[in-house]
Amino acid sequence: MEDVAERANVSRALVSLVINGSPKVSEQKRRRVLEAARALGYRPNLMARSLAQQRTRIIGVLVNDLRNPFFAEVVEGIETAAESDEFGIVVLNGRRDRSRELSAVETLVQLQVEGLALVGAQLDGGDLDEITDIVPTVVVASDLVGSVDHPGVDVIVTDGRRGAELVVEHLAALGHERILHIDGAHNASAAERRQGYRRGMEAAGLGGLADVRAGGDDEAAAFAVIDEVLASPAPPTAVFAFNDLLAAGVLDRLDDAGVSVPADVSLVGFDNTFIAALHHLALTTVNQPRLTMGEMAVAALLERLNGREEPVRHTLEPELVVRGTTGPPPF
Amino acid sequence: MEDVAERANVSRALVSLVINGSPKVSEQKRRRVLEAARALGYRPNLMARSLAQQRTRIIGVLVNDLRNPFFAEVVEGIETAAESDEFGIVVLNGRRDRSRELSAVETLVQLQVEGLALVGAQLDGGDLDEITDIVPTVVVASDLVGSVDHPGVDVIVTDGRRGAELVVEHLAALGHERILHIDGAHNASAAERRQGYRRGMEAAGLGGLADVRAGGDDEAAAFAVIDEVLASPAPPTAVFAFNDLLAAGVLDRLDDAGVSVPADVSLVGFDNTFIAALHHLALTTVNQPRLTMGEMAVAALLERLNGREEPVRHTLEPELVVRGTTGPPPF
DNA sequence: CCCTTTGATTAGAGCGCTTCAACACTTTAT
DNA sequence: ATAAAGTGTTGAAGCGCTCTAATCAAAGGG
Repeated sequence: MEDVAERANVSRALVSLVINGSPKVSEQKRRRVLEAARALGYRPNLMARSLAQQRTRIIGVLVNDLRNPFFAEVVEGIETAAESDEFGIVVLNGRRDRSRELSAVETLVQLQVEGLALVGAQLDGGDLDEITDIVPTVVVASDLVGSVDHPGVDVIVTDGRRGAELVVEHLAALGHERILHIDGAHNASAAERRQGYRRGMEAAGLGGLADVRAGGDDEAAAFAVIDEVLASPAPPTAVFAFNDLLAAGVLDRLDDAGVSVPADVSLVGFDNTFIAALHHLALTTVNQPRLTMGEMAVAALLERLNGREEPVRHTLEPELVVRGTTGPPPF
Repeated sequence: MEDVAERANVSRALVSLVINGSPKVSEQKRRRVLEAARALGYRPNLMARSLAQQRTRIIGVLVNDLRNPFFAEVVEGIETAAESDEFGIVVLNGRRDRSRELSAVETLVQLQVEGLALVGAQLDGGDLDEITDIVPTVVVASDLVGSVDHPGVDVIVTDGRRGAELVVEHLAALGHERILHIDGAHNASAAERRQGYRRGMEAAGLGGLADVRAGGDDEAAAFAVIDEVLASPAPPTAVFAFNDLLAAGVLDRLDDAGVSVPADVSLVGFDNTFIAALHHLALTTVNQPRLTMGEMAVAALLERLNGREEPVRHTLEPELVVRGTTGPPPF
């Protein structure tokens, strides 16, 4: 910057003004500075700028698992929204590991991000205690255990309970009774969907048949469970999986076992990722408005930055998408 | 930091030493400082630190499309490797848009990243002219047009030409002759695979039947092409798609049209993403060692940082993965 | 013709940290 | 006892930028 100033015969301060597009610079000098900058290949140092300006215009994003297309799309929503508000984003990947999530959050805070979006994070309220009064935080696509105590956290979720209920209603209406739920284990939104499933079963008069087994969040987690239930005396006629990835794993395993879907067993996923839409899977699933969620997350953060104090919680409506993996039970 | 120093009755310099784990600090003061830091909830400012230290320990990653699981996995490879070398990564998403890629690179450079990994980027040599002598750059999973001129750029690729040849060989061996290639359009690795396809066709004595049509990099791009070729007088008996996502789109469209795979038409993808492995698709495809690619990318950058001057190019071997979407042509 | 106003430019302090040279002690060698 | 060497600690400069307040130049008003 020094060099640019010298070459253009102006002060460093003026270079700064030009770079930041201040209106109070004469056309002549502006041109001189820009030319000098180009000639020298000058690039402002973002670190120095942020330090001096005491702001970064960066939103930190922590995402549970980048390989899951669902999260990737939420992140795209966030990025799009942030971009239009002149914010950048820094994405860190928790890779389904809570301790990594914790250190990622720490890194983001130290990076001085102005807002924190936790996408599908497994962290709980306690983990965020100190964080939230340093930086506005929004939890997206997963609910925070103990968020009740957290006036500093906004939440953007699809109503997982309702989504699960929709699934059970649909299956029950088709005549299914032994409906198994393979849950998301430690996954943050698992509890909610589990609860919805249970309520749905109760409501359908199938409370006694409710059966929840520990799954996970990807295909592999499904295998053991499927092997187990297929060997049981009264295997389920329908399976409701925690998410599409898990459902895909279930589908594979059922296939291996020669069980046909939906003739023998019906199957439902969650998230409505593009995988579910593939004709060869044609997975019945529950849609979450990913892009909208991302946008709302950014909006919530910006409101906080503009002074809002009270927490906000947006619960979006899930939508059942019926495709080819659900049908009436056999005989 | 000032506050911490005061509370611990030491100088700011000493606090810095403690935070950075310097060995030449007495146990007593170290404890005092750490306690003061904890009590005050002190968090070092990464921006300030980087500025003072003149290094960031950050590798910038530009990725073509986060929604494509292939890229997501390469990024995971990069992240893992970077982590073990005490580097952080910042991921920016080009979203299949070249101008966005360009500005993302600019952002990363201004962020003072110490290395730049371009994953599947569409940028060409010219775009990187200024960049490469500022920051070590490695191009991953796509080849740089005009990289010959770029002694500042390392390249980590799977041999796309060879991969495409393997595909054609496989299909030709099954008896196919009218093999269509739907390419990746502007996608960076498209040219190479196209070339491999052409060579493969020549080698199989099918040069006259070579047919390449412009595709893209996701499902949607496939639709128009499929409609078109199905309506032609002599439709292909095999389709080789640029990547798995595209292949999935082809599969869907063939399905719509009542064409069965592989009985009527054989289909091959590229990348061997988890999608291809789903039993209901069982897509024959070409594997690329994603994690390895990510790791090698980081290794290349570190070598540069350690003074290597000559460019390096690692070409990994692709591997044909035969699944259920390929078989002999009809009659 | 001097004083005020307006507009363009600049000096310099400060952002939160690191680091080097200097300093105050201890310890060891002589 | 004293010099030399080693430990632990600190003051202060500096990283590349921004931004306030001060300065300067030109223009307008009386």
